[in-house]
Amino acid sequence: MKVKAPACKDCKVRKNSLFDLCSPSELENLEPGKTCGVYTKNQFLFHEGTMPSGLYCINEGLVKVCKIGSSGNEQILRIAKKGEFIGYRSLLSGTSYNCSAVIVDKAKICHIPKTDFRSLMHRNIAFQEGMTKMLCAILESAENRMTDIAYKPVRGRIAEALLLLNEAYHEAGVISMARKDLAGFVGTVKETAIRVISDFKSENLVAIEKRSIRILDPDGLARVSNLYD
Amino acid sequence: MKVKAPACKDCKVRKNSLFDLCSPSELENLEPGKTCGVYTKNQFLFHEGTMPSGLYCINEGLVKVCKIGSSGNEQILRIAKKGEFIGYRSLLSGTSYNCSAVIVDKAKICHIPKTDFRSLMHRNIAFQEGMTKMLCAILESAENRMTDIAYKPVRGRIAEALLLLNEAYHEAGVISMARKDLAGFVGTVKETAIRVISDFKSENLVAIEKRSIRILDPDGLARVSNLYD
DNA sequence: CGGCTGATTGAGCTATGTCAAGGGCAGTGG
DNA sequence: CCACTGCCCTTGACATAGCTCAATCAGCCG
Repeated sequence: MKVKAPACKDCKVRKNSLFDLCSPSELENLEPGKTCGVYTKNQFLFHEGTMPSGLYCINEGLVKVCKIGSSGNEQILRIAKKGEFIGYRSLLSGTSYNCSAVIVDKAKICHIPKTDFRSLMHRNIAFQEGMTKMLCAILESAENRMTDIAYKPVRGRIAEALLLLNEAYHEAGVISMARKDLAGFVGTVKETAIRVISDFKSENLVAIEKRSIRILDPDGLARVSNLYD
Repeated sequence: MKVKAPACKDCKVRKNSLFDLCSPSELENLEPGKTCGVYTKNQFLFHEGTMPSGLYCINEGLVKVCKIGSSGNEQILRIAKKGEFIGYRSLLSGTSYNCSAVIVDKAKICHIPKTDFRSLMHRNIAFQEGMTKMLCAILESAENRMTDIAYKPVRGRIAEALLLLNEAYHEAGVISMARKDLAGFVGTVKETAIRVISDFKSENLVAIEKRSIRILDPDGLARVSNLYD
């Protein structure tokens, strides 16, 4: 559903985003082309294999960037939250999306057309360098996760993931994510994830509330995560 | 060991590298600061945690970019060959190396000081965009490998890796890589890698010559690799 | 109340990791 | 040139983390 887009210059998540590197007039230039949509849980923002039409910026909510692995398992590449961009990689490389973006929680997301993004990139060096640095950071985290998935046991990966998700769900105070998604995030299956979380519960590291997970002992989880490093 | 650096403009691997996007005069500008070294097997080009002093460009040989995972296992993030750059990510993000680079085969490698690289980036937009696209491509491959390691069985990953390495070892015609490295590349241990390769041998997919691996049936390997997709 | 979706638990299996031993090739020194 | 040494490859036996399949349970909605 389309809604009125908040002006970038007044946007409260701008300080979390690279748009903070832009001047007021540059932000003004984005307004005419910008659109904004409200999405519901499990809705696709875009599908693997399609071509990008522009850049998405999350105003509210959580989005999982994922792809389908062997035997249909879904691997979550990253979880993006408020202020973060989605879909820039294909945009920069000029290729089709190599992954899909799906709404985890109800979300409000702005869209900047490709041409506006391109011209901003050319005009504003700081923004362009910021994009590059972001790309580098994402690459670094992808490489770390690759090594983790290869050699770190599920127990450690789940502990790590919970701590990371705790930030994304900071406002709510609890992590309300489907077990299947949690499993996809650390590269395992639902049942294994459930068992590990259940272990954490009996060790008083977390509590289960309804279906949500509350972190009780971050240090303990960190210790579990680092046990295998 | 330092050796005389070949001039970039006459370099035979330039067409494989992003320097192909540079003008003759831009290449000339690199000459004064450029150095070139010959390295032997297992020598470190740089260590995880140190700061980059410039960009490396492979003139000859193979280099593994790797990091140490849980319980001391080495994960190979990528294998770089002739014409490819190494160490650009930390250079672009201004951070320390988050991985190490180690020579696989005897190699000859040029080094461009950070400042020269920076000024080239600013002066030549095509080169700068080329760097960005390269970063995107590396990120995409890292994400694919993450999903593979998470859900694709070792057998499929080794088949895939052999096909990929076959390109890197194209000249030699055989893949002469230590089993431990091969294992590190697909995220498993030496013994498992050996067993799978030994299976491939009995299925006539590969042949073992001395310690090297010769691909006999690329299509067969591709089928094995895709079996699990 | 019935049906649905997602969480949980159990039982059993298998791929893969671990540990240990042997074998062969390559380089070194006499 | 030969013997020595050490590294790497290879193989076997064994242990187990984590996957699969299947059944049950707990909310939730119409």
